Amino acid sequence: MPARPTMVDVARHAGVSQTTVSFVLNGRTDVPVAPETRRRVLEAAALLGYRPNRAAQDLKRGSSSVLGIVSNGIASHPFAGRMILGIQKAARAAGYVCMVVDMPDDEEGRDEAVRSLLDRGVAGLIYASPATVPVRQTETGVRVRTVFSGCWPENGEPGEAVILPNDVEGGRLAARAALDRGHRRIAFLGGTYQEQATVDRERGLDLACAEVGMAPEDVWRAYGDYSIDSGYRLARTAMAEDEFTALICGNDRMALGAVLALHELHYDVPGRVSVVGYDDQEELAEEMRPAFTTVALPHYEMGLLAGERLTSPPGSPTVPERILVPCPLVVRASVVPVSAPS
Amino acid sequence: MPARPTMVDVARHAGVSQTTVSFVLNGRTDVPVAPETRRRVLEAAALLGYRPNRAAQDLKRGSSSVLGIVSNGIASHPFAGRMILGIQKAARAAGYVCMVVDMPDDEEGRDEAVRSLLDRGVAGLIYASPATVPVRQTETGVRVRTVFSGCWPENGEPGEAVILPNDVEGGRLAARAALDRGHRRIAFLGGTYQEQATVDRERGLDLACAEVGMAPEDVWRAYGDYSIDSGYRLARTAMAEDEFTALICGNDRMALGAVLALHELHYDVPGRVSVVGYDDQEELAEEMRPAFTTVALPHYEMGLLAGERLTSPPGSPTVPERILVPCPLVVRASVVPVSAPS
DNA sequence: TTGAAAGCGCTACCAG
DNA sequence: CTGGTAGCGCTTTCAA
Repeated sequence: MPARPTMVDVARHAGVSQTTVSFVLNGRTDVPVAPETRRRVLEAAALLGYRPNRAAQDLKRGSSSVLGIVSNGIASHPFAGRMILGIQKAARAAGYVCMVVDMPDDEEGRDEAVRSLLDRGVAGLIYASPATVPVRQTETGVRVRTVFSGCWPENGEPGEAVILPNDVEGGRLAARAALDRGHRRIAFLGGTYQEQATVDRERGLDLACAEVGMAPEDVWRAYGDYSIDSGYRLARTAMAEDEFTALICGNDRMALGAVLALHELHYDVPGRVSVVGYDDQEELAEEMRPAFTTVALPHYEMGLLAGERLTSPPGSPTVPERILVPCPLVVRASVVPVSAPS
Repeated sequence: MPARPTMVDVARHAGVSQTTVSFVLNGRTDVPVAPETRRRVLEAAALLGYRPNRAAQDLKRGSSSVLGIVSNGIASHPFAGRMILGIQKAARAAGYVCMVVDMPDDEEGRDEAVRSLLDRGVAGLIYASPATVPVRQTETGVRVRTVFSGCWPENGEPGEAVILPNDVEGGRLAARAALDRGHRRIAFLGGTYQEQATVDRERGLDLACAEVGMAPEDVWRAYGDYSIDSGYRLARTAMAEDEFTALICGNDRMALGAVLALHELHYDVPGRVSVVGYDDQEELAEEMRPAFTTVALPHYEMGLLAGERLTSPPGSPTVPERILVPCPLVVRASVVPVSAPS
């Protein structure tokens, strides 16, 4: 197995100087190269299977073709992958590649992780999080292009952009999914109390109520922690409280918990009680019985946006942008028109 | 925001040559340096916040401190993250960092993705997959250390190691979870027919049967596709067939589907029917009602092993190793002793 | 139209 | 003990 051929090898093979090889391979139009020479170079390169050493290119150019992703919980979250996939899509299109480090829990480890990225001279940093939370930004001491996807800096500048899901709108859509089908005895099984996502989605609920002329106070509310288990407990509590016909859940996992509880209580879903989820979680929402009517978290798009931002020329936008990505409603089977009161 | 200081800057500040700075900072013991000089260098480095440029180091050394991860479905799979986390853990410990590319579906895109990693001079390649499947290895033309985690090469050499979960043993454990609690009317709701994981887990089931003196043929069997939905359908079919007291499912998602079906059929879980899952899926198995008794897929450990392999000195093992990582049984609430026959 | 030469930031050899 | 010097593989003046 031979070592990788270098530009010098190609030059030697083509009988030209290394400089010329560089010109040809970089397709520089400002430097005229004789067609015959160009052909020879291309041929030699192809023959040897030459591929430029990106590390060397980057070093010389003083710029880099690597994006650094600082991930907050790449593990366990099925979403994290989708966001990284979006980033990669943009990266690949621009000839970039991604380095990923997971944010360790301790502050020191996290700073070190970010620095390890900087030490490799990444072109930019993306703080990526599947949950909408504040993150501590590492003081780098050097200017590096930064964008936040799914999170925002609790300290320091917000970089070039903060990309967040439009959870208010998503919450509104989730509520409307039930409201529009005639449901008025509604319980809101929120996620973790006072977390940004929870607050936003609940605000959307209030908006939706106002839109259909229902008093927001008439919605029963309780909070869990986005786990299946908390959905289960909250649903039991709710149904003991009143004969709700629709449960609006903090996320799909809580919706799943709610379904489990409803089954135990012998309520048919969606026949007797409709359930709306949130997240459109991969391998869950669509596969459920009944399949969840839910709101999709646009992680892929968020990642795409973040990646595009950092791979596009430094450009003009000096004022950090705050981008709210739409969360579309996905209508499936878990919400049906309210049945006539028995 | 100043540019990153280089070694020359440190040297100037300390009033020594750049060479000396290199010696000191690399802590080379073979080259004696006067304590006073060393102190001055260290001081200057600290003052300037100097950090070596890894890209330059790697270029010079001709070796690299980056691991390339070729991920098969980093998206959607909650596991992928755990495996990458394991790889990262090993990587960090050795001063490495990871570049991740997701394997595109088309062959061409995939080869290009792998090459883009090689172009950056990664120290090694890890083909990582959350599902036990064969992958097409890219012909690189150059020798690069490779290990497979959760997959194996369907073409070419198996690299240094192929790391797989011990699904036979896992399947055995899953079956024993039911068998040991007296269950004998058992249905096996397998995953995708003839997929490696399915085959192995079923083999484990046969082993377990033999151990407790039950005829393997006495276990009812059917296959789905590892989705919630298929678990649901298979469970309905099974229960229409016979009065099973335990359902051994292909994975936790199928187990979830089975629970849903059982609820609909008004069978109490686990009171009337026990359910055993597989995967110990994050945010699912533990949060379920009842929490799943399941078998843990050791993705983190597999990643760790893969990472350690590639960050350890080239070493001796020339013969590719086949490593089977144990899948421990996690006992929770979804399996209980069989109730006295009514 | 082509090539010699100077580095990017770093390591490592060898002379002093 | 310390520092000059030669590169790693590449881009980019500047001359020929």
